[in-house]
Amino acid sequence: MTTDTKTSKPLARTRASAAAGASKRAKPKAAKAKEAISRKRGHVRIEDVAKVAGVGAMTVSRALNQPHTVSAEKRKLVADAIRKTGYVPNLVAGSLASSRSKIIAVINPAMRTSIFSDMTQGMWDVLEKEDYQLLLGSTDYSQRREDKLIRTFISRRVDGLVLTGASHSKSSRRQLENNNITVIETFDLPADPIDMVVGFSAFEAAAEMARLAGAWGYKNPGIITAPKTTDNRTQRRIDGFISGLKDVKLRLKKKSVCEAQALTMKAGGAALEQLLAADPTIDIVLCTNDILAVGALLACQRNGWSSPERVAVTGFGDIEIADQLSPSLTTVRVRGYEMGQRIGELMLARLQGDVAQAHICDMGFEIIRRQSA
Amino acid sequence: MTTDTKTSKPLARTRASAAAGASKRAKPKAAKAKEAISRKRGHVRIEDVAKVAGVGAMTVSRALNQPHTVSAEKRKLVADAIRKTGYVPNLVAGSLASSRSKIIAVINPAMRTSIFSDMTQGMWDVLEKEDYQLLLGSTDYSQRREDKLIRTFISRRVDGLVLTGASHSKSSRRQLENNNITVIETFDLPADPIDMVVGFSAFEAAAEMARLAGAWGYKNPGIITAPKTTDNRTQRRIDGFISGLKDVKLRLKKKSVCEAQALTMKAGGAALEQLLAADPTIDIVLCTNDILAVGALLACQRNGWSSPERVAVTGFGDIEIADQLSPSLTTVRVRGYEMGQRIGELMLARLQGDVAQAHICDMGFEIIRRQSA
DNA sequence: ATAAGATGTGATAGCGCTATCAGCAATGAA
DNA sequence: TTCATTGCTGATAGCGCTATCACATCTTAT
Repeated sequence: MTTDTKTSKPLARTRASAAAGASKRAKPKAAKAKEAISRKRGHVRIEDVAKVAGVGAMTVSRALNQPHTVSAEKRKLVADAIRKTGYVPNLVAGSLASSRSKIIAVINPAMRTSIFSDMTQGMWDVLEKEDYQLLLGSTDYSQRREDKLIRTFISRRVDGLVLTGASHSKSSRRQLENNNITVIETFDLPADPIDMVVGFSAFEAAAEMARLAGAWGYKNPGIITAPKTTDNRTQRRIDGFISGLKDVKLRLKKKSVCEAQALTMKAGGAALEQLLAADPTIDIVLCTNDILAVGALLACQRNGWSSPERVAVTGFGDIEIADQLSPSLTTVRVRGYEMGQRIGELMLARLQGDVAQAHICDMGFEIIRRQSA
Repeated sequence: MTTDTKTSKPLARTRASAAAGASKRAKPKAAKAKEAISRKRGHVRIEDVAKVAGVGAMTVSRALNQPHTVSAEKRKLVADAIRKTGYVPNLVAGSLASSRSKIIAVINPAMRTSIFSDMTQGMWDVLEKEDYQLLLGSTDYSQRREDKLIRTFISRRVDGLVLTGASHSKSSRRQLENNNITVIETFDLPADPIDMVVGFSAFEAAAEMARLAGAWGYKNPGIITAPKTTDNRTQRRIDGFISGLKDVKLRLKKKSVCEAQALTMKAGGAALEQLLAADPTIDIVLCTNDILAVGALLACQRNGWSSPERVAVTGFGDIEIADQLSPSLTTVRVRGYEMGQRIGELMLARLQGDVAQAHICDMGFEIIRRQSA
C-alpha cells in the first residue's frame, strides 16, 4: 500500500489480465476461464447466476429490482440460482450503472446531542423500509468541515442530503444545485432555502418562552447561552428571548447574559452560579438549551436553592430527563424524532418522483410548563 | 418510476446511446461528440480534466490519489484543470474499479443511546481524518435486522464493519468471512470473536460492582434490569451482579429482581417503586443501566426518599448527568468515545495493511463511587 | 561508459451492474 | 384476418474510474 509499485508479492486481488491478453478473441475458451476467475476473485456475479438459472443477466437484474416485470417461472429459476450460488449483489456497480445510490447523507453539527440522534433515528426508521441507508457526517459546528463533507458526499453520489441549520456557504449551495442532489435543511426555517425544509422557528419559540416568563410574573430575567459557535443557531434563540422580553416590557440587564463554557450540564450549573453571584435578584433564567437548563437545576439542588421560588429555570428541547427531575423542567418541546420521520418521508417522496411535495414543513414547537418556572 | 417502460417523456438522464450506435467506428468525430455529451449529462469526467490539462487520465487519477507519484509540474497542470472544469470525482466509479469503498459500516442496536453515539463520534473523529465515512444502521435489538443489514452492507462493499455485541448469526459470520470484510465487534468480549474486538467485560464490571456493594456494607440487594431484548447484553450484566453478590455472600431474593418496562428514566423510577413496595427492606439497587439508575434516583427525590440512606442506587455507563445529580450516581464507567477511537485506529491500521495488529482490545472499566451508594 | 534499476507517463482493459433497444410471442382491436 | 399493442427477454454498450503493463527517461552502480 506504500510506494513500491513493482513488488512481486501479488496484491490480495489481482485482475486476471495476463489471461485476458491471450484470450482476446478466444470466446469459447474464455467462457470457462471466466468462470474460474470469478471464483478466484471471490465474488459470484450476476452473469454467473444467469448462467446457472439459464436466463440472461438482465432477467436476473430485473428479478431482483423489478420482480413484477419478470414471469413467475423465471423468477423462481433466478431465486433458486441465487440460493445455489450464494450470490450477493454488488450495489456499487449497480449505483454506477443506474446513477442511484440509495444513500442519504446526514450532516449534523454533533452526533452526541440527543436531539440530533433523535432526528437521525427518525429518518432511519422511515428510510430503512425502502432500503435506503444513511451516511453520516459531523461538522463540530465548523463551516469548513461542512463544505468538505458536502463535497465528499456529492462525490459519493448520494441521492439526498440532510443539512442542519440554515447557513451554508455559497459554493456548497452552487455545487448542490449543479449536482441534482435532493437537499433538506432542518432545525430551522431558512429565509432562502436551497430546496426543502423541515424545521421550526427557533426565534419564535424563544420569543414565546420569554413572553410567557413575563406573563407568569417574573420580573428580572437572565439568560444562559450555549457557547457561540460559528453558526447562528444559538444566536437565533437569544434574539428570540430578547425580542420576547421586550414584548412584555421586561428589561434584560447586560450582565445578566452568561455564555456557558461548554454545552454540558456542568457548564450550565456554573453559569447559573455566576449569574446569581453577579445579581442575586434574578428570578428567572432562560437557557438556550436543555442540557444547560438541567445543569442549572441540578446546581440549584446542590446549592439548596429551590426552584422556581429562589430562581426559575427554563430550557429548550425537552430532553428525556426534563420531566423526571424535581422540579421538572419547563421547556420548549421540539420533536426531533418526528422531524426525522418527516424528513424521511419528504425525501422518499421526492426521490420517487413526486415533485409536487410541499417544500417547507414547519414542525412547530410547544411550550411545556412544568414545575421549574 | 412505476411500471410504464416506454413513456416518451425522457428520464432525467438518458444515455447518449442513439449517437453511440452511429459513431461506432468514427473516432475523430466521437471525440467532439463525447465532450458535448459529457456536458449534457452534467458531470465533468476525469477524461475531460485530462484533456484540458493535456495529460492522460491516469495522471489525473494519480494526481488525486497518490500525488507523490506525479511530477510537480503535471500536478499543477491537473490542479488548474480541475479548477477550470469544476471536476468532482465520482467515488462510486472509483470504488468499483478499486474494490475499496472507504466506507465503514456501523451497526448499533439504537442510535439514541448515549453510549452508542459516543462510540460513533469517537470512530468518526478518527476515521474522518483519513477520508473514511460511516454508514449507519440500527437494529432495535433484532437479530433479524442485524442479519439483513450485514447483507446490505456487504452488498455495498464496505471496507469495514463494526458490530455491537457478541452474538451474531452463523450465516452472517460466514458471509462476513467469505467477503473479506474487516470486522470489529465491540461492547463486549466475545468468547469466539469473528475478527477484532474492542470491548470490556460486562460480566466482570457487574460482578465487581456487586462485590463492592457487599464491601460497602449493604445487606439486602435488588436489581433493576433493562427489558430483556433478544440479545444477551443485559443478561451478561445480570449474571455478573448475581455472581458478584454470591462472592460476598449476599443473598438475592427472587422477587428483588425487576425488569423495567422500557429503557427510560420513567421506567427505571417505576421499577424502583415496585421493588420497594414488594420489599421495603431493600437497601441497595443495582441497575443494569444508567438511564434506569438515574430514573430510580429521581423517583427517590420525588418520593422524598434519601439516597443512599433509605436506599442506595448504582448504575452502569456513567452518562453525563451521573455526576451532576444530587446525590451523584455511583456507577461503572465504560468509555464509549475512547472505544470508538480505538475502533477507528484498529480499523485504519488493518485497512492500511498492518495485519500484525492486536486483535483483542480490552478497554476495561472503572467503578466510580459517588454519593448514591 | 554501460547495464540495471528507478521513475513518470499513457493506453488498454476491465470492475459488475443497468439503460436501452430490438426481437419475439401473445393479445387485442378493427 | 391483419396490424398495432403489450409483455417478456436478452444482447449490447456503456457508467467513470483504476490496475496493470509497456515504454520512455532518468539515475545509479559497476
